[in-house]
Amino acid sequence: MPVQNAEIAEMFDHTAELLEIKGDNPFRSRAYRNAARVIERLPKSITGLLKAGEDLSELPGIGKDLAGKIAAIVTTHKFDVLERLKRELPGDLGEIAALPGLGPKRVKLLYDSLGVRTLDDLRRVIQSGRLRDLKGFGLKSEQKLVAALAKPPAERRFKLVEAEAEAEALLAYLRKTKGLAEAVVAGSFRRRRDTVGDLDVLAIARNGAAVGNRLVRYENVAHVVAHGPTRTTIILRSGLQVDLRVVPKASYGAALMYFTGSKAHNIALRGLANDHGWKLNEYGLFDDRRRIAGATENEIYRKLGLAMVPPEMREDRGEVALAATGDLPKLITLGDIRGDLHVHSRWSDGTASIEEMAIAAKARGYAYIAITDHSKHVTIAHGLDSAHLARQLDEIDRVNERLSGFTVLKGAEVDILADGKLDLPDKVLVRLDLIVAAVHYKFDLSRKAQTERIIRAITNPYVSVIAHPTGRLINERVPYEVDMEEIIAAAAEHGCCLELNGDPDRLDLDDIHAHAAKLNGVRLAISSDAHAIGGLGNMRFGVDQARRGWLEAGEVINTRPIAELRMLLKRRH
DNA sequence: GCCGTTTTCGGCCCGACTGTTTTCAGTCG
Repeated sequence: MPVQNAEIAEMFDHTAELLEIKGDNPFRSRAYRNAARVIERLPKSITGLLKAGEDLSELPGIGKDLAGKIAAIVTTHKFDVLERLKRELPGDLGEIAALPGLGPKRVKLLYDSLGVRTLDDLRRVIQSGRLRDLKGFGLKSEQKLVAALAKPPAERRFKLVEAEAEAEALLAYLRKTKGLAEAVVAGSFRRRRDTVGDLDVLAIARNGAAVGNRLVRYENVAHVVAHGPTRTTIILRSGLQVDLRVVPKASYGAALMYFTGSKAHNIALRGLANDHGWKLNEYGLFDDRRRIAGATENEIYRKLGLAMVPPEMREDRGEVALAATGDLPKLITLGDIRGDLHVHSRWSDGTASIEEMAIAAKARGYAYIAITDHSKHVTIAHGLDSAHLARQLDEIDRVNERLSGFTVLKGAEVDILADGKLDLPDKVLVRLDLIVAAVHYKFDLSRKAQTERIIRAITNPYVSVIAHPTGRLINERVPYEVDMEEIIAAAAEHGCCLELNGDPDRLDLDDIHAHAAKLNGVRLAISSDAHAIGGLGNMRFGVDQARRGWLEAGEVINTRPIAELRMLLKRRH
């Protein structure tokens, strides 16, 4: 089993953590963390890159030294630096450092003076009263730790759609604050990440304390973590953390940028400001003490010699360099979408008729949809057999006769059987405009078998799109084991599209894989997978993730007019 | 440990809040 990128990233993160606790050069541990981020989001496997003879030190944040260390890890499956650190600092210090209020310095102090190596050690020194006598610790620290040890915070990120519901209610409440000019959610929410760790709320008001005071009185607050004049942190009953920051109007752009992040993007911009001899913080861009920009994001980017970077791209994945040369991609927007290619009806497990779905799609400004009900293998969803599907095609003809300026395409979401064959015979498939193929069972095949299974479907000339290619359900089901690099390569070779499923529980492909598909010339279909009229609205989540993958309209097939789309689909069979 | 139009050394983003202290270090984002 070759070493996965995520394993190398994990080793580097762990190394960084132990280096911090040890008190090593902080920039060295930052280098490990940076490298971990670079490796983790790499669209290709490190093992594959090495096999192809690529020079890893070409990657940003990875120099000669780390390149050598990575090569050694791939060979030995071990990282000697980390092994040494673990021997030097035994126990589970990472677990201790994860507790609120405990960082590397205090973990080291606990380790050196009280011999705390595990959570149980920590419990013991609290019980014996030795903790509160330690310099820098007191009653408050002790109480905080007792609470945290009793009920470890659920380390979970919220689906974007869940965060949206919380955000809307909270903003509506905060906007009633007297003297508040603006309140928005920044952070990963604004960058439209598929999951959100906390809500970063930015407000403009003369009297910052008034907004914070209102926030702590919000009915859904479970716990106030911190509460100052310009910054307040609370935990909602749902467990979602909210960080509120209030700034004056002149700083709005700078604060929005700062609070939108990502942290890595901010650090890159601050470095650029430094190059000019300026300073960038959440209050503005400063030449000495004079603010030279700050009211809008646009003006700050411009001063730094950059084009405005869309929030979805602010991940320090090369966007700063592109913004400097004016080569940012023109990201796809919801308005570019002309149709939806994965839609269910009452014929299988949907709740609306074909005509109702078509009319709702037309009302959204679309020119077409494809009805893609399940095939027979998915019995739980009342999948269609050949005869049933044939009757559905007649029904689609009738609906098309009644509609003007709109087309219902004949499709099916056909099951990919365990051996990679399709669940419906070719003589039926040939009558369809498009086939979306998907895995719905036997998620536990080996990586090799699962990859071969899907590639077999890709090579089938009738298959236009592979639906939700990794099968993940966010926070519920991990992706099945599959070699996405090989799948993308096969899709590129056979001209098969991959789906970016906009169902907020799926968002599959994710941003990284969508970007990898783009780099390999694979076209995507962004689809809602709607099972009801309201589900057509999932499209916007799909577009969000496509933007995070740097996709442009031309790389997404359902931005094409119907005639062009038909040409693209026909080319395969 | 990385990086370079300040290039092989000497930098590396910046500020708010807390707790424990009595002027600030540590943590956090």
